[in-house]
Amino acid sequence: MSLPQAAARYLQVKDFILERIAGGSLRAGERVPSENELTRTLTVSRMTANRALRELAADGVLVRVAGVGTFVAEQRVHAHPLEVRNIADEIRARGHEYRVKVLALDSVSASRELAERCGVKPGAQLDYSLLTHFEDAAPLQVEERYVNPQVAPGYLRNDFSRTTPHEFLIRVAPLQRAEHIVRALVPERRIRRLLRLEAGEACLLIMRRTFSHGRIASVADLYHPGSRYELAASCQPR
Amino acid sequence: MSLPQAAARYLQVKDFILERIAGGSLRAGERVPSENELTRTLTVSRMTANRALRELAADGVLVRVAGVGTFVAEQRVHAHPLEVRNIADEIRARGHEYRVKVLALDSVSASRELAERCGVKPGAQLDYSLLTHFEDAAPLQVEERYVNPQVAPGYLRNDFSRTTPHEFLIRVAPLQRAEHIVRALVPERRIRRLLRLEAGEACLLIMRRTFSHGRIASVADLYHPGSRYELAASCQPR
DNA sequence: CGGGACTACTTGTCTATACAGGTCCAGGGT
DNA sequence: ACCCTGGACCTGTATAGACAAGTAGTCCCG
Repeated sequence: MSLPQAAARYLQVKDFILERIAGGSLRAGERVPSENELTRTLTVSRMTANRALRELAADGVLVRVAGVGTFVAEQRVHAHPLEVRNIADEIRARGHEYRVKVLALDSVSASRELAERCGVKPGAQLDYSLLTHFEDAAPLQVEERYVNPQVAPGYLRNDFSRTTPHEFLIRVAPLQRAEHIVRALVPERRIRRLLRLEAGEACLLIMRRTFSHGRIASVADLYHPGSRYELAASCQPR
Repeated sequence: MSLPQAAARYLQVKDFILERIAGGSLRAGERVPSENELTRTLTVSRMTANRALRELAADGVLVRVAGVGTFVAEQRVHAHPLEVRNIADEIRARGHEYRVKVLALDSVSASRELAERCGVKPGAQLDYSLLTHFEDAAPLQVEERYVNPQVAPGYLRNDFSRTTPHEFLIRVAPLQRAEHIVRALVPERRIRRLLRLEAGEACLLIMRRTFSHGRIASVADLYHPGSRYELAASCQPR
């Protein structure tokens, strides 16, 4: 272990653009520097600038038009898409009492696997929380969450008895996109005990990644008791 | 407007790999040709081969290990729950063989509970089917479906080895809306055996109702093995 | 027999250069 | 007034060459 390896240059170029978008000096629809301009101002080859812009375009952060230029994509920022809901609101909407128990709250160093999921470099600091959300007396969700402090700073300073992680995140990091993977499993013992499940009971795991400013703001594993929770979705074909 | 523009070479390389995966000559976990081998056999530059493999890795098709090689990723099954898709297409898109087994096909009289779910009067006739969909040799979905013949007539006359229920329904009853409820459970014995699950294994149940002409066309319970199936959803708020 | 150096091969990155094709605008000819 | 033609600039792709770093096997030396 020594000198922190300098990040790849194409990653530096991506960060250069992303920081300008996050900082507000590049707004949706505005033009970003062309490959040739980046070549000059950042002293990289055009191929390197090309790769940075191409990957950002593949991620939906930028839009490129041959012969014209590269522009910041219109990000539809929406406080509350149907699929990403606040569990406290859900519970209260059913007329029940919402309560949360904070089991862990910490800053951790990302393992390689975690770093990959969160889109950061291995070893980067991430805010970590482990909460159980209760509906009346029964646990309804175990939420294990990692937050990128670069994208959503101040996560650990929250009082989660008053603000849910979800509320904090939509305030600090406007939600651009969310990815979900849903899985059914019989959980390990730790989760089973937190959800107070019988041995052999199934649980529903929702793995969620939320994006803000083209970067991953937060990664969460949400465990629900299979017997008391279901996911509803309604869709209309376009 | 003719002369089919030759596809970009890096796309040709991607196709070369994808075809070999689809065709079965490259299986999960197996090694794919190195960049240098592709350079020789396909007469492209290493950068072009690199781009092809890198993009396939970004898509999750391949896994690359520096110093070792590039391998076909273990594909975890993915689907988009918010879209209603055809499971046969999904399986074939992964380059696997699709097969279906018809376990029951009948006309039944709706119980009170079923009638409520289907939006018909108790005692009304409903078409019923029970199918198992296979990916190669492994069952991927048990589909238990009730169809309202008033909305989608002729369901029972289908040859389901050639037309999936989904294909029939979208042809006969234009899809207007779909409702999904997703649940995790350890299934009853009947489902467990059809999915060839171990005792105590979890499965993912998707209960789907599709609407056509403002009426419920079909109600389906779709059971998937929890160990081999997951739902993926990406949502962009609009 | 064990360990370390060496080697061959891999991915990962970076650069300079090249050409093709799209877009836009200005300027000149009709 | 209209067209259309060049040039400037953009993205998109392709190549050859280079160096770094990771991995695994071999082979030699102690």
